[in-house]
Amino acid sequence: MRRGLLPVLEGARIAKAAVNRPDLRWPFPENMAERLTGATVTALRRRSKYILADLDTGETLLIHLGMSGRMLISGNQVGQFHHAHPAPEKHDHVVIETDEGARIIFNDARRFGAMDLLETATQNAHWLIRDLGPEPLGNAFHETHLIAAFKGKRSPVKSALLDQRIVAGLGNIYVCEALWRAGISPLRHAGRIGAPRVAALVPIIRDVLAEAIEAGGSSLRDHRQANGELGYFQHTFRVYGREGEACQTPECAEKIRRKVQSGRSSFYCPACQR
DNA sequence: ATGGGGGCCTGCCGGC
DNA sequence: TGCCGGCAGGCCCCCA
Repeated sequence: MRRGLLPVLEGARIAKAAVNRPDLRWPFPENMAERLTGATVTALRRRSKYILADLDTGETLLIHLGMSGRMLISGNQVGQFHHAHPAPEKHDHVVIETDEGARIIFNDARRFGAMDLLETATQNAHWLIRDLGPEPLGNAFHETHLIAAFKGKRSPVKSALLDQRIVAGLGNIYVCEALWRAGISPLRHAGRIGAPRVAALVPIIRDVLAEAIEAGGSSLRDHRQANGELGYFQHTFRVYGREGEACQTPECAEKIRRKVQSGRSSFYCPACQR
């Protein structure tokens, strides 16, 4: 999503911001529309699943898509052809227009998403940011870190990898996919996986994410990439959403199972994953 | 202190 | 056709 927004938002001035309801998951900050209007986006960054847009006002706009959030871009796009603005839709909660004629619509049916304005200088102390673990694609996420984080942990490895304090940014799909590639059962307690197998998870997690980003995201159902086109990583899922299908490991005769763990579906091969 | 489950919302799909 | 249950990419909060 950051990559999709980059050409229209970074360096652009927000000419107009329309806020169509008082809240998403939490109330919007006071006077959000006024505080956005006239601001120039100096940098567009990402931390975990949050988009962070630094403004020249000293504030940073934080955006989270939750489960069903989408960003739709229309109008002038730098280096691209012109897209007509779409007709307004139900759940278009925030609409931002730039000086250069681009329109960005935040649409979120379930409203699990979020937006907030942070003081840029102290953004890392924000309650949504401060406890996040290392970025999985960054240098701070390494074998030693994951081994230490798993040590003594009683929770299933599935829950541990979804814990944003251990590693930031993994969701249900990518944890399922990484565990299948690593041959680790989602049910296994994190603290009872041998160090070499934990270490092997690190490059696997990086691979899964890098491939997903390259393919443009997962894009299930109504979730779209920032440019409005469907992503393709969903076609490469090996286990997620494949309950009852044959395991894709060569020679493996098992079928993929689904099991609910702390309220989330885990998909896994009972033969390949131990 | 840690871990599991509930809850927040709406929409869609399949079964009856 | 309509109704109902189940399910969905996340994550805070409460309780044991």
